[in-house]
Amino acid sequence: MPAPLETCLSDLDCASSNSSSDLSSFLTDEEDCARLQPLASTSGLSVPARRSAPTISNVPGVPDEEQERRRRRGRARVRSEALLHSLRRSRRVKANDRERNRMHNLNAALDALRSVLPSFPDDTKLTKIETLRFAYNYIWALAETLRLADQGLPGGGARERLLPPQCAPCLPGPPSPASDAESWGSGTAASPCGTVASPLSDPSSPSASEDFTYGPGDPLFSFPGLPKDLLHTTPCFIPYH
DNA sequence: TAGGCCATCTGGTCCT
DNA sequence: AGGACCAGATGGCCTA
Repeated sequence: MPAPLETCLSDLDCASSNSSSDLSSFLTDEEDCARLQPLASTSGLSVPARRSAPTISNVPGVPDEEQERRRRRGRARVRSEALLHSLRRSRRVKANDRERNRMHNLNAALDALRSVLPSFPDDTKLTKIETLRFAYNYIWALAETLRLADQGLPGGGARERLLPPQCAPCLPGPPSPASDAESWGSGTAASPCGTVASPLSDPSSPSASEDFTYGPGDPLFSFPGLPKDLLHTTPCFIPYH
């Protein structure tokens, strides 16, 4: 929704010379109003009715015509600056609105992602970055489970044992102690993803790299039906700052 | 009170 | 030209 004209003009620098922030401060004759109407209408602004021109005392020694020309030039410049500023302001307000909407959509998508991830027993809401890291690991773990199942390796029964994502509680225990997290390079116990130096590589062979700094006790690191030793090598490729 | 997380605003850049 | 996307700045709220 476009901001009202008053809002658009409220912070005009050039409006400071006028006591009013109303655009009508700059409109002094029918000609001006007529010229500004189409411009303003395209930007959703409204041009108020003209107001009478201010009374200006004569400057001695300068012809009346020249004084009038100067006054008109000055008013025209102020008007154009004000309109330009208000148009820019109007576009900014619209851009802000779109950006807000875009971020809301992004958050809705994150909420949708949270809803299909295993949830904590105490219903702790994952932060944005935790959600992304957790989702990454969860997908990797599921894929690895299917791979093991297809190979008939230990943990292969996990395909059948896997619970639906919403089947909380499936994440064991509180976050690991700080010492545990630190030993794995995590920033904090509650933020289990550590610094990742490697670019995304083949997720099927993550355990070889020392750069994957996840700890076995991390709550975002455990999934139902998966062998522990497998999960302990789950990578997090999302950089942690 | 410091730090983390978040929402919002903003200007720049890229794309259609 | 206008919209989408992005990153930096800022301020509010919450928690340890």
